[in-house]
Amino acid sequence: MVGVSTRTVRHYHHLGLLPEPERLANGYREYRLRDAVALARVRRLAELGLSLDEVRDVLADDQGRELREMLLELDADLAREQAAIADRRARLAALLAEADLHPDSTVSPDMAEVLRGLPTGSSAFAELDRELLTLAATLSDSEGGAEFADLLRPLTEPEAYARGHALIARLDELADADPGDPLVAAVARDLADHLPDEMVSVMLASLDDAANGQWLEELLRELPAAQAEVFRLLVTQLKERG
Amino acid sequence: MVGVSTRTVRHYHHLGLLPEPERLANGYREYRLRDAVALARVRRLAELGLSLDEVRDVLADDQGRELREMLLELDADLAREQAAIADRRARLAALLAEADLHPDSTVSPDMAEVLRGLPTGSSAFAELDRELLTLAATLSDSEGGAEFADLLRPLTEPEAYARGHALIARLDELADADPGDPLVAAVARDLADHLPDEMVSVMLASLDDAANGQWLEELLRELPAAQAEVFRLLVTQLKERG
DNA sequence: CTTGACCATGACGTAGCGTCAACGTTTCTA
DNA sequence: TAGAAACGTTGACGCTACGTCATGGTCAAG
Repeated sequence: MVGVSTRTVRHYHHLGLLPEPERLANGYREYRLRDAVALARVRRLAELGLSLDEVRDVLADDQGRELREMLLELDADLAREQAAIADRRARLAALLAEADLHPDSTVSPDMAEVLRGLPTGSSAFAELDRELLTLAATLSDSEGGAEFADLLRPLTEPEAYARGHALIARLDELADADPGDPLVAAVARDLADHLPDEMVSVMLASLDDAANGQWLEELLRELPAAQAEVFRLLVTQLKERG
Repeated sequence: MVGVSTRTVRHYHHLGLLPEPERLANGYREYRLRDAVALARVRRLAELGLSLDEVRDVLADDQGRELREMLLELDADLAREQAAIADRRARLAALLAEADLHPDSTVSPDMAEVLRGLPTGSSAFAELDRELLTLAATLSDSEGGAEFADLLRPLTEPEAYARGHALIARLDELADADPGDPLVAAVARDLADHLPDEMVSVMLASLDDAANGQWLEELLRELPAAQAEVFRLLVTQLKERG
């Protein structure tokens, strides 16, 4: 009659949502009309989206005004959920449109162009950069890592990035060098002098936060020793200049 | 960086969504930048609403067109969910509006009026009727029991019900009577002659279906023997008339 | 040496039932 | 009248995506 499984009914018995009916001599439960009525009430509330615990509370408080509160709160929940779904569908649509144009890419079209501009394979530094930029691009349209992505976003601007592009070759030359090599200091000075303003401000802002300072250290461990040393020197110089 | 708990990361390792990184000498996992990149991709897909199994499938099929299918299917799911939520909010709003007018009622306003018209307390038959009508009203704006509610809906029409109202007194007189009492046959004939057309058609339609026939027998068991006998006779007569 | 802050594995809890499993009862059928 | 099929009973595990202990090892600071 009510359209639920026997398992569901027993579950409600177990949770105390529904009183157990009389048993027959053989132990079978015998349901009467009022049980169906009670079950239908439970189902109506449950289908509105109340949890079974909430349903129990409402039924226990038999028609207090608590029902109103819960229903209002529930409506607010549903509204939030609706908004979240709309947001997901929007991002999904964007992702689909993008996939139509660049079926091989996992990031946004302009970002993909930047990545294609990087030297591939032979350059270890470019490899790190590629990963870093991919990470930033991936995080930037998710939810959790928004703050981190904000820090790196200026790096994903095509122009800003193109200006720093030529520096990669100089860094790659240091791949196998010794951290004490005089070239290290030279490249660091060059970087400090010619680095685009956006990148400098991003780095300084990043260093202000203790947690980001940690990340920087971790990132440098991915690089050959001499390259890492370049960045340590660079950081020192930039800090001195303010 | 990515904004998830370590527990989540380990969960992804366990599910095979994310490769386990190298271990340090002490057994600690050492994560590198590419792990963060991989994790970010998992999160992006998961936050779009894919299940973790689906995420694994997508990542395994590395950029096949299967991604498109899944995303389209997912979008359809989300659309359905959106519609479902909208529906629930609509019912919820109706319920809230109704509660404002009649804080003590659990059914729709017109139904509440019908119920108030029934004799209360002293009449066992009215009591059964009240439960039956409440059940129908409760089911009618839920989902599962729609078919059953459709059968009983004509009974909830105020006019139709009011016309049958006077018959209740006659039935109540039989509460303690013997099933063989001559009054039983008399009341049954009276009912057959004066029952509103809507109720007759509902009963006949209901009897056509085997499952509903079952329900009728169950319902009759709720009544005193003489009253139940009245309805059995009534059913026989109505069937003969077609 | 202690204290606290990490890391590791393993296991249980969550919501709302679906789905066996193992066994007794009733009803239909040969 | 016996056996099969179709019910009923209780009990327990499965599912999602992790949160939250429990228990124990590791490491840096006071």
